[in-house]
Amino acid sequence: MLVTSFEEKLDPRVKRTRKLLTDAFEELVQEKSLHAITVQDIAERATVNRATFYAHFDDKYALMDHLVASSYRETVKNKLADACGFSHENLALLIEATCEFLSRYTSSCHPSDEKYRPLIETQIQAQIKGLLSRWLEEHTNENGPSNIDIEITSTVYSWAIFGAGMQWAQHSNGSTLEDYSADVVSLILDGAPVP
Amino acid sequence: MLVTSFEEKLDPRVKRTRKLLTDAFEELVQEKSLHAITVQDIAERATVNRATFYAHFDDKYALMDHLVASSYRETVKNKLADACGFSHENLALLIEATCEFLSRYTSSCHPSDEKYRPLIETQIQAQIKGLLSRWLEEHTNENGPSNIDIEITSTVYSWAIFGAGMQWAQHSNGSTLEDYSADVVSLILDGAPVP
DNA sequence: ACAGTATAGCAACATTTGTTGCTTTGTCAA
DNA sequence: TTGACAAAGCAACAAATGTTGCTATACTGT
Repeated sequence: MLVTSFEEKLDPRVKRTRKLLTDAFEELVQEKSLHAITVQDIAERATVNRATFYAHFDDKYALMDHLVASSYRETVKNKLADACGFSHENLALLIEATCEFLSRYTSSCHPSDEKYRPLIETQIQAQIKGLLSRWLEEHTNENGPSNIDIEITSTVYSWAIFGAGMQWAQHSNGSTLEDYSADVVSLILDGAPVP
Repeated sequence: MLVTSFEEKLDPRVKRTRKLLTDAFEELVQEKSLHAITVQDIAERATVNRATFYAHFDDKYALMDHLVASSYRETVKNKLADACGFSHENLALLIEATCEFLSRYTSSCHPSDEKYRPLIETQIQAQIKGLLSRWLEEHTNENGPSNIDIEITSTVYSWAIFGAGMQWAQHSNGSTLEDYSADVVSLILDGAPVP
């Protein structure tokens, strides 16, 4: 049910089954909307018994969630490489990565799936929060504890960044991504434009 | 399918059916988890044909969404009354309203429904954004256009506020709601604690 | 009051879902 | 190598879903 996120030593059978399932699913997603895809479809295409599907994922959304999560993780890892620390630059990079990812995801998403997107997307916010937490922890170690709780800060900022990404993905205005992320960073770090 | 949000003059039959459905649903929600509730249940309890349910809502989540949306609208209306304008005070009120609402909602929510919460909750962000937009528009009229797009500002802030509410609802720390909202407001308006 | 129209009820349908008990097969370690 | 164990296959299930074509009923404006 819970797909172990670390690639632990895994029974080769489950490895094989999961690969079959995810491969089949990725194929299907290219072909039709998530809404139109059934667990039947996936199992059939994967040549895996349907009951076995349920041994690995709760439903198709869980599978989608898993794929999106690891894909985003990958995107962030590439863009941020070793970047680690709470700074304008890193925030900008993180925002850009998020915008790019959500943009790609949105355009690969059939309109009929609109309704169920939050189900898959909100875990991205959780990842952002994790990242920010680590950055802030480190930052705190250097400069002494900040006056506002790290928990609150990372939560609020992660949602803000996630939201900025969603906004970009859905109505990317004329501006460049760099300008956009700069605006967002300044909005977040420097505060309100009209306080 | 789309439940008209304004109480337009509606065919009394439609009104009746919707009331029957929502009443039945509200009863059921008290009794078991959303996950465990079926469309069958709802239709049966409402003494409405199941096919008729589908003429009004896509699925049980759409119904839940509808109820949560109007409930939140109500909450905000009460708390903010005529408050209208982009200010520290109003932001604080909005945040408190959101925290209270999400807190109530969370505690009334069976743990087995965790997975599907984003489906219902994210439309709250949309409401917040609408509110902020109006506030900022008005503010702009007074003080000339701000340097950062209202669209971006309202989006980012609305997600930030929504996130703050979620955080409060799930791990309400020891502090009072007033302190919490003050922290969040200052985080949002005054910028990063460690810039 | 009535005719036209919109909505609800009803019954039936093919499908999908989620789960179960049991069997078979693959894996790992002693 | 073999024996214990974990995972996958299989078949069958009751139940829920989403949709359809048709009938009956309630509303609306003229």
